[in-house]
Amino acid sequence: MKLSRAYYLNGDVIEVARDLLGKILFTNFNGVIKGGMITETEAYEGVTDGASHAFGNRRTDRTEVMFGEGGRSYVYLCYGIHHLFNVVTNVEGIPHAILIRGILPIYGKEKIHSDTGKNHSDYRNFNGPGKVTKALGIRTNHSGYDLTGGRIWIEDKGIIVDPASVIRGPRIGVDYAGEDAKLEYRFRVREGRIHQLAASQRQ
DNA sequence: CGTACGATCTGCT
DNA sequence: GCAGATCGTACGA
Repeated sequence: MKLSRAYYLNGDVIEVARDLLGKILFTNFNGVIKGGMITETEAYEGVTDGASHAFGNRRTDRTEVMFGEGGRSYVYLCYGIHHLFNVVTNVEGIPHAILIRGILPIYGKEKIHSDTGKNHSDYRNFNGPGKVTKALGIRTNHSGYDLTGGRIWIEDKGIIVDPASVIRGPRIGVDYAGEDAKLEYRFRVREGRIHQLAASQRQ
């Protein structure tokens, strides 16, 4: 079942980041459907989060989508090379975002493997936000897409990620954020559980 | 207009 | 463990 608009209109971005584990992120570009189970996320909490691009109510052409209605994509270029994909959640214009940091390819695996140019095994987990977008073909020009549409969306396939399978810790690469760098807004599925959880899904 | 740098990844040591 | 890749964005002059 595709996640509806209401799912993204949630003011508790930490809770949503945790809940997205086990959901399936899909893309459909040029008629090619790819999808993978979300295995790692990070929450970026509104204008008070020193690690967020929206910190201090900074509104620019790039960040504007975060201030809009929840349920859209926010994609930006990092280090001049990597396209990083975020889910915008939102109530009353508070710019929450969730960075998708890892997926396990499930749908269109062969296409994902050929497009990434690597001889990944079918069971390779794409851990790292730059790898996720490369696997699914997401680029910065896909920022602002409606996640209730047919190009990028997320589905709940009934995978339940139990609390014992989740590791929570501080976010990666945000040392510049001072005290906020210590916030435990990163969630990931234990390596050993990723496979079992995806086993019920078929390609 | 000039410039510094980043929510990273890879390959080499 | 560490440096290099590589460029849009943000911000100050």
